[in-house]
Amino acid sequence: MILGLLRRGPLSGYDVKYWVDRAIRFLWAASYGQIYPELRRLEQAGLVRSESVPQGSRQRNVYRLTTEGEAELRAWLLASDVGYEMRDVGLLKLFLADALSVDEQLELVRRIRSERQATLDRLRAMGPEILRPPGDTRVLVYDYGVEFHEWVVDWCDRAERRVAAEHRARERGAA
Amino acid sequence: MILGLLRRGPLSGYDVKYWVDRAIRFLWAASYGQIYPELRRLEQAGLVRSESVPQGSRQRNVYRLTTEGEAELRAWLLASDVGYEMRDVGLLKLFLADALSVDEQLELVRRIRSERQATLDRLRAMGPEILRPPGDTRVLVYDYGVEFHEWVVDWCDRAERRVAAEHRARERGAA
DNA sequence: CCTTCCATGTAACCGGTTACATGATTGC
DNA sequence: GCAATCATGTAACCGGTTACATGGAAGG
Repeated sequence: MILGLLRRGPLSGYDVKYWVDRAIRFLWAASYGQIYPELRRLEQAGLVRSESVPQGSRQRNVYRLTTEGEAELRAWLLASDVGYEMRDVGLLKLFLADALSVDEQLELVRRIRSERQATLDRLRAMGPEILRPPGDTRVLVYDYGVEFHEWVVDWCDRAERRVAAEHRARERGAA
Repeated sequence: MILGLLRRGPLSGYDVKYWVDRAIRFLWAASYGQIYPELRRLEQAGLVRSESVPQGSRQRNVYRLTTEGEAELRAWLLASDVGYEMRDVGLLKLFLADALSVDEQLELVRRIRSERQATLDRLRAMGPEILRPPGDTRVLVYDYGVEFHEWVVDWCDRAERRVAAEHRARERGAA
């Protein structure tokens, strides 16, 4: 991921974190505790080169891709792995939610909905910044993020209605 | 998650793995190396009780929820966290795919599509097994899995067309 | 002046995977 | 007889987070 981000031009560790958080947080996360040591490893491996570019007396080290780094990036992009791993606490809770009352279940669905909506809003707000300069596949994946969250929010709305409807059906059955 | 699965009736560590892999693999994963030690910790904490139920001379230890375990489960379900963490190698690669040729980009989108389609097929095939007995919120989340993967497959189809269309547009522009 | 942002890093911790080891049972 | 499935576990490893520490610059 770092090699891929660096391809467009040199970035500092801080920049890497900044762009990851804005553009691809919803599909990949990274912390400083991972980025800074990794940049060093990449430099030791000869895949990136660091360069000190202080802003006044504030230090700043930017990294740029080497020819070897570019080759490594290409090799990784062409490798067959396109898998994903998800850890979705909200949906997991919903799956196990028969231990809750109907009202509590509805509350849970609404909480999931509102969190996803918030993520969607953030993503939309950052769109203009993320997409300058555009870059076709970047726009593509940004749109994926937006559409996906729109879909989830809509699913939550339908799920809420389904839970409520089944509840009413059970009440009628019991009466 | 274990407490939630146990609520419907006693399960062995093997059973837990079996059901996680089938029903919720797409939103939460678990390995034996995590499940067995965790079951012990849960027992030590008094949240589950183990019981030896050998099948012939083949050992089998099933665990059932204690009253404390049920309370703990409810507390967890009601807690506010409904966040998610995603690690999507396919989409990450696509985001960084401007280092690839258009043909290679198309290849990547198709590979993502075919993997997601395979996951969808597996999920559908297991539907009848997963949903017996039904359990409202379990059906709900199963449907989420199916619909989500249908959406992703459709998105891949559209993405492929978009990549191809932009390529043709650039060629016309260059000509 | 004070807050926020820019910027770099580390140490402790932990959740989780991988690989391995073992053995009984079922069904072809 | 053999493969697949049922069943339980552990040790080494590792990817990644959290919390902490430090300090300059910009802007209100």
